[in-house]
Amino acid sequence: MVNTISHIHCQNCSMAPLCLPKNLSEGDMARLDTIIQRHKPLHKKDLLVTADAPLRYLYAVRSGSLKSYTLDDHGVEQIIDFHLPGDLVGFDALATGRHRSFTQALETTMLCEIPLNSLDDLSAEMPVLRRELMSMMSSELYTSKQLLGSLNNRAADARLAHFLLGLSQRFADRGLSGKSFRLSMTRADIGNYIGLSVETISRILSRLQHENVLLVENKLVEILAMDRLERLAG
Amino acid sequence: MVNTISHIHCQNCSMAPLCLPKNLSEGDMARLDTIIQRHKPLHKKDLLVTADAPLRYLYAVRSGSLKSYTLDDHGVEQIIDFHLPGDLVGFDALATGRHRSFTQALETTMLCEIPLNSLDDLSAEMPVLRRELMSMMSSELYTSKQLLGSLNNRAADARLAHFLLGLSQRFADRGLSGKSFRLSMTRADIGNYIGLSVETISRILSRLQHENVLLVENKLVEILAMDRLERLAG
DNA sequence: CGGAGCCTTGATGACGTTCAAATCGTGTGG
DNA sequence: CCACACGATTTGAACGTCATCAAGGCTCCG
Repeated sequence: MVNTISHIHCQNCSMAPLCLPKNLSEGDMARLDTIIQRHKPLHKKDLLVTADAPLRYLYAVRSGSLKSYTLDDHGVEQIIDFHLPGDLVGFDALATGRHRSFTQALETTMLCEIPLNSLDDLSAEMPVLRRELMSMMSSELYTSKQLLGSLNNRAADARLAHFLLGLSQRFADRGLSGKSFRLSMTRADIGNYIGLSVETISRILSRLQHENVLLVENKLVEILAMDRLERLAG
Repeated sequence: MVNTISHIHCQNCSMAPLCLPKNLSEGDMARLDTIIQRHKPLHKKDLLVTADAPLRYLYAVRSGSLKSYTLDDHGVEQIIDFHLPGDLVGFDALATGRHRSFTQALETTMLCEIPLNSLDDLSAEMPVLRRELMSMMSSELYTSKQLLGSLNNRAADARLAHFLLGLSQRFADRGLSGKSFRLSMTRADIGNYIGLSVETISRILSRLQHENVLLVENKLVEILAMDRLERLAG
């Protein structure tokens, strides 16, 4: 399952159907491929981008995962996103030309690097690419607003259920199991993201395990009763 | 202060510095202007777009205000956005080509209608317009994610303070008073949006009034102590 | 094998929801 | 123009949920 390091191209990348090139013709994909570079692998806790750093590249996740977060006035971390393979990192920086958040690897992570200037040039010539970029931002926008609504008004177990189902769906989209997966982030990260304390996350996971909705073993989660989890998420 | 109805053009629209044309040259603005149409005025409670309806136009708010919301499985309204003059409505629909939410006028509202096909064509030829579109989406994305973080982990009064400061800033950006403004949405709308009950909104407004941070008279709000409100928002 | 970070579990209390009722404001129709 | 009715807002009281504090156990790596 390991990709050969030597030659990474969109044409043979397993994430292509989810990633920027997903709707491009072969010719267009080849053109996009010429501007894309490899990024050196990140290890757990390595920073990919730092808030305030000038935006030069968008990054596409090839494997692994990352979290994006901001620091509030008191220096407290505030997680705003988790990134999985196929995701693009950097959209929120387009407006100012500088990154607005930190992005850190949660595990060993491989990335592609897309120079922004070249991407802009290409998008003038390739309508499909242009629309794809817009489309990906639009999706992210919708997801983000939806999340705001879904989380704000719901009880703790509904929030966590919603979070797990979201992950499940994203894994399934990537051709992985949506029923059984590994949480690369800590319980504290999850709590920070969905607005609950670590203890509450832990307690709810335990309870859902007791109720045979989930099977939880450390970082590994198996969804035993998808229907009940969905009902919980409301 | 009333705009003449007969001829509305970007070139003489007071919202242009905030809206899509904000960074365009005169020539480019004139080209954009040719594709923009007027939309008939909406009255309070009129729907601008319905979820699932095909996306044909982006809308720019000229005056008035709107709310966007989705309906959850139980038919419960979930507000995801408030739109003020200069805002563009419809970005979240670009991905699917269909609107994903309802958008309803909160008061009498005037809009411009921007046909999506023409906009796409123009953006191929006008790099500045293309980047402006991306930039506006990026801003909205950042705001949305930031909001998620800011709201999720904070106490009720911090949430409301954050909401009021956000509105204040947006009014100020539009050349209106950031200290004294009218809430076109109901308390219930605010509560829905920031995840609190109507009663809590009302109580906190009363308390902030007692503490001389705000002056509240029905829909009218005056910020008396901006610094204390900011400290509250954390 | 040791240690640090991560996770779990229990007890307590504060904050915000919910339920209830009264008042206020707005818009409508007579 | 006024009266009325409905929706919006305010305020009070009781309850429940989740954060916080505290302590112990587990896991993963060096």
